[in-house]
Amino acid sequence: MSERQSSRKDAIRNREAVLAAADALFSRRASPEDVTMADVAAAAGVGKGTLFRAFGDRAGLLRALYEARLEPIGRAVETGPPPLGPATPPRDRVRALLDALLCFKLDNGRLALALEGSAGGSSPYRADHYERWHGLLRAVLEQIPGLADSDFTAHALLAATRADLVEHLAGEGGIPRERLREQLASFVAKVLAPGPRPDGPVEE
Amino acid sequence: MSERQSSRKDAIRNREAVLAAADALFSRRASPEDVTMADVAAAAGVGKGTLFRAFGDRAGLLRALYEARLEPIGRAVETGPPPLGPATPPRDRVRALLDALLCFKLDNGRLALALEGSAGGSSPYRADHYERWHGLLRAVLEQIPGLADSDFTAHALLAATRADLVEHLAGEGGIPRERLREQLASFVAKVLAPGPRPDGPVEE
DNA sequence: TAAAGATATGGACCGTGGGTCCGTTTTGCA
DNA sequence: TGCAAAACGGACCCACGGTCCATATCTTTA
Repeated sequence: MSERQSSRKDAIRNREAVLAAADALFSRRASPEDVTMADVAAAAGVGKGTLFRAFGDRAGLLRALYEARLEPIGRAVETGPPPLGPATPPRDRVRALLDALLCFKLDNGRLALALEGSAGGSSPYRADHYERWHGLLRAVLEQIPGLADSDFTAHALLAATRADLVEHLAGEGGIPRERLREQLASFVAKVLAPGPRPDGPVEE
Repeated sequence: MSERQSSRKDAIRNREAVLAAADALFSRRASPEDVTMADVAAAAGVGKGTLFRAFGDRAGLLRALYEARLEPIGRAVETGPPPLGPATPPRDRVRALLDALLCFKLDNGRLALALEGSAGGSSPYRADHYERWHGLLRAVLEQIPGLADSDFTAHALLAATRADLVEHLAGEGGIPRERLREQLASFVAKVLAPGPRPDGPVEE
């Protein structure tokens, strides 16, 4: 996808190979923890040194993978049609945003889990992608009149779509995808509901 | 506290020593990850073998510590006066429950972080203490008329008090304790607010 | 109180996995 | 075609969780 203008082409080729191999491994293996860096390197037909030079460390690899997968959604959010794009009324957009995030975690469970779990000391809250989503969500929340604490609210809403929770509910919990989406939607609706006056502007 | 009827008294003494040492270490050191099992053993004046026999593994030690600290709150919830005890009206009790949890994480940040982080493959959602809190919260939510999806709602509310989030907000975020409590309280209030209608439409 | 059996001890030891190092190979440029 | 610069790869390092077992300590019983 992104070429990084690193002059040499073998570097680029290897980077892609690693990305592809890692992607495959993470979706095949049951748990993220039993995909080792050595595994990835071997599967990509590359030495560990190469792998680590390209991505820095385990977290770096995960991050790269994650962002690559998340990128389409990111674009849809920034410059896309409703309900994700910027032309959507705030309430609906928040709903759509969180729904998209939920679906993403449902589809890329293992990977998201690996990333959030690979915290390795530093919380997942310092990650760039988290900051981006939080910032966006907060901005949208701020456009809803009468809704205070948008910063905290954004955090709390995002927390409801954390990978391990989603995995737990969909996996062991056995809650079907659509049911989960409904539940999240209705939770979000409650949070966004206008306090005193009963009206539900759900126009589109 | 709990003696475990393991006949021999040196075992009991050592167990306590380890608990105390670990407790001290986790609150002193910056990050939970740089408290190794060897450290704990050394600080307790005990061999690693002893440590592992007493607690099984790292997660076991963390769990034991966590439960010991959480126990007073647990008792206050089960058989205590309002606002935590069972005599409290549901809405207020939910609020109090989450507030207590938040305060607990604020006070025992490092430890909670260590526990939730020590997932090591299995999500924190399988832990006994999580199930207990979730079960309790769900039960209380169910007493609130017109509030659907109490299972999911309980999860989502608990997610708002996750240790790493709390740590992030209070630590790097620099949000003062009382402000955080207010924000959580107002978030909870929103979720529990009696809607204009018993439940919102879930369009898709 | 002494001996025997049961139980606990502790630290040497092991396997694993992330991350580094550096001699060798590939690439790009002139 | 020659020569740096850049990248390669896998041997190597080390920290850490966890195990093992010869030894020490407790408890029971006679």
